[in-house]
Amino acid sequence: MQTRSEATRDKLLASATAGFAREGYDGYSSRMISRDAEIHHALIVYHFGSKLELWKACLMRIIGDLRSHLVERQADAADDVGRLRIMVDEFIRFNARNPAFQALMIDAIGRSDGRFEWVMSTVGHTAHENWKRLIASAQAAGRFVEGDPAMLLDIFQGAATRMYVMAEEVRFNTGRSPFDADFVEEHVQACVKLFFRD
Amino acid sequence: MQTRSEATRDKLLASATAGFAREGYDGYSSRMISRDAEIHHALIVYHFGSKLELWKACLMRIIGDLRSHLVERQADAADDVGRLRIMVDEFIRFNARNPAFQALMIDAIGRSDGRFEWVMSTVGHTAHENWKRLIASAQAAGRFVEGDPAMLLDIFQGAATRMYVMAEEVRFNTGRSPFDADFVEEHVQACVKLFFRD
DNA sequence: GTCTATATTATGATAGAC
DNA sequence: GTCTATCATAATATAGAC
Repeated sequence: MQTRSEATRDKLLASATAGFAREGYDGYSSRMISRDAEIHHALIVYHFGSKLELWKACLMRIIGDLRSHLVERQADAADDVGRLRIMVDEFIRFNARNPAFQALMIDAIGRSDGRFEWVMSTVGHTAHENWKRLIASAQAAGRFVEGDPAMLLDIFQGAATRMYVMAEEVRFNTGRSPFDADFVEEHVQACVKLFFRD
Repeated sequence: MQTRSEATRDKLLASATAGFAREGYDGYSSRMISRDAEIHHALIVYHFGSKLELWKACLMRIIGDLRSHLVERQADAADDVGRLRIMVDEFIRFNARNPAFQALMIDAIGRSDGRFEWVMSTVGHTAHENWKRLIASAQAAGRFVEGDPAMLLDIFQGAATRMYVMAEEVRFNTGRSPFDADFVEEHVQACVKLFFRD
């Protein structure tokens, strides 16, 4: 059973993650946070110490989720090509389910408040190195498009995430919601077809 | 010869565009704007009416630049495949030279201040329709990857722009700056190879 | 753990001198 | 056209009652 404190923290984390993604860190004030979470604004400081620490907790929760999904689904793969195929598939689906992940990262980048530096020093290079290793391995097996793995990874991550960050633009231009199941399915298939070779 | 007013406006536009891209609309205050432009903060209102109108002017200047570059370079093309090839090439290079374009658009999207709705109602569907038409034409000629043109366009725009928006992440992960000439060249080549067929 | 009340600072914008 | 001085409001955070 959950304590009252844990329930408040969870509610705050969930609604603040959506709020930070929607309005940006600077645009999402303590008053808005507390209104959306239906708590008093003084409780943000009580539970997380500051607005900044709340933001960090929101991002870390998503990154933890992404990691555990990736690790869990990797278990099904027989080789590096299979692992990369699953990584590509799950990375797209995860970003479709959690558009806040990219929104929070992009909102932190370039800012002079040190949030991005904190993210980089906390999560480090491991995910990037793992991606590059799998791409190089799949290329050696002739199953992935040729080229510099780091460059292809950046290209893929843009191809995988931009339409969820820019969901409103997609809706305006095409009338479709990128969060619909059939859209995500088409998106995954298109990316696999673009980057993999059989 | 430029009037004093025009010189102040130009200086404000140039430094505010960089500032809005770096700190976001809400994170970039009137005081920061005036400090970076080396003018008094009351002059923002005098020249542009409000901070919001200044932001709109910054974005419209970039969009105008993009359009004129695209139109100018299109003149060299013989057919739709050539036009699309030039669009792809110039779109990537433009975003590498002007990372503020995507930064401003992403910062506006999803916000409850109406900036994105204003952008969409001002620029409309024309650019999107032109891209789709060229992709469909190049596909009919067997020179572009198969699939829904709208989906492929979203995938391409992500592949083309994310690494400039996330330049700090690229630098952290690879040690390379995506703004270096050789990086942009490799990026263009990789995208052409990925999406075009000969 | 949650609230009221308040401190301090910063915000966008305006009025009016020069 | 640019400045000084100031407005009203909103921000994050704190102290202390309950």
